[in-house]
Amino acid sequence: MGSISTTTVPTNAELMEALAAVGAAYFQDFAAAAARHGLSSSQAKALGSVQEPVPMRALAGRLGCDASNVTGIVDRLETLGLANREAAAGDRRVKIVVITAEGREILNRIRGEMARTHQAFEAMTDEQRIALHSICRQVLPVLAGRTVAPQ
Amino acid sequence: MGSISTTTVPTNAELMEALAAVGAAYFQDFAAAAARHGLSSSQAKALGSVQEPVPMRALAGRLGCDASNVTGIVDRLETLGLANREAAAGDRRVKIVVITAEGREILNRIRGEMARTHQAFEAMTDEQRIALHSICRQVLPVLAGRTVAPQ
DNA sequence: GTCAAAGCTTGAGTTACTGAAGCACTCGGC
DNA sequence: GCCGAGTGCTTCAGTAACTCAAGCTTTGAC
Repeated sequence: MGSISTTTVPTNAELMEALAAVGAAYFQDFAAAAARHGLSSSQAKALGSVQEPVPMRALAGRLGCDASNVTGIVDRLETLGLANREAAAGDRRVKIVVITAEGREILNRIRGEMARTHQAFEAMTDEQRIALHSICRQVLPVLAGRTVAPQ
Repeated sequence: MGSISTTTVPTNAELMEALAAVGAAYFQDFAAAAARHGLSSSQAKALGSVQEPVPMRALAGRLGCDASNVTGIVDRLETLGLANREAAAGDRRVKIVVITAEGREILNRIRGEMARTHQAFEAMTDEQRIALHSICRQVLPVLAGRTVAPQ
């Protein structure tokens, strides 16, 4: 490892402040891009969570909200033609949310139109990209509550 | 800086996926801690945005939502005794939101209780902390739309 | 003084979200 | 085969978040 040079190690509070600011800005970029396509941020977030088919219950887990809430969100996605409910083979209680081709296209378009996020990426060096990616992957299991079993 | 070793540079899509996952997990940790103190995530986010006094209009800008929305959020914070509206000297149209001592205490308590976030910080080396902090500070102006005029 | 514009609130209407029932289905045991 | 506990989804209140369109007060320029 190289020199830490003159830079001092940031405190937890400083890191938290910086992370929160970046997170909020990223989210606003996301919400704005989604709104341009007539989607609320909840709907767009749900769409991004069903790139592979997911049961309603599991989707609620991913979104961190109550299952009854997901009913309404998926209702609206279905009305818009962006996702469908399919019966699960083997358990007729379960309904599986499946993204449609149109849903996938809109999702890609939204991600492509997050201009500020892309600008931010372009402002980073290769070393920074590698560092950020590796930090994210290392930290995610802890942050998401899967303290053990790192695949 | 040292060697990039075998690690390859992540694509924009990979970075975006990783960032989104970390952002979502961070937000859930935040929302859960706020809920333990009877605050919604919007209320807690607003509370964190008024550490210094802020006019209603500017607060709407920080939260990325309509000004009329802020009226309701601040109403509830005021009912809870966590913030107050004060008249601005010099312009009687403006109302300035000021956090109370109790508000500040609850905010600190929420931040202190974000257990998973703190765990994630503790799992990082000093080099990683420095790198993350520096990347965040560098990227924030771009991501927040202040492309020119740093600080 | 007048008038456009800015800052905040109110009102109507939709979405997001929670908690408590409720219905349909599964699976274990008897 | 049937009964009962448990699971998955929906429905139904009820509240909060959010937007848009008016509305009111104040400001500042002319």
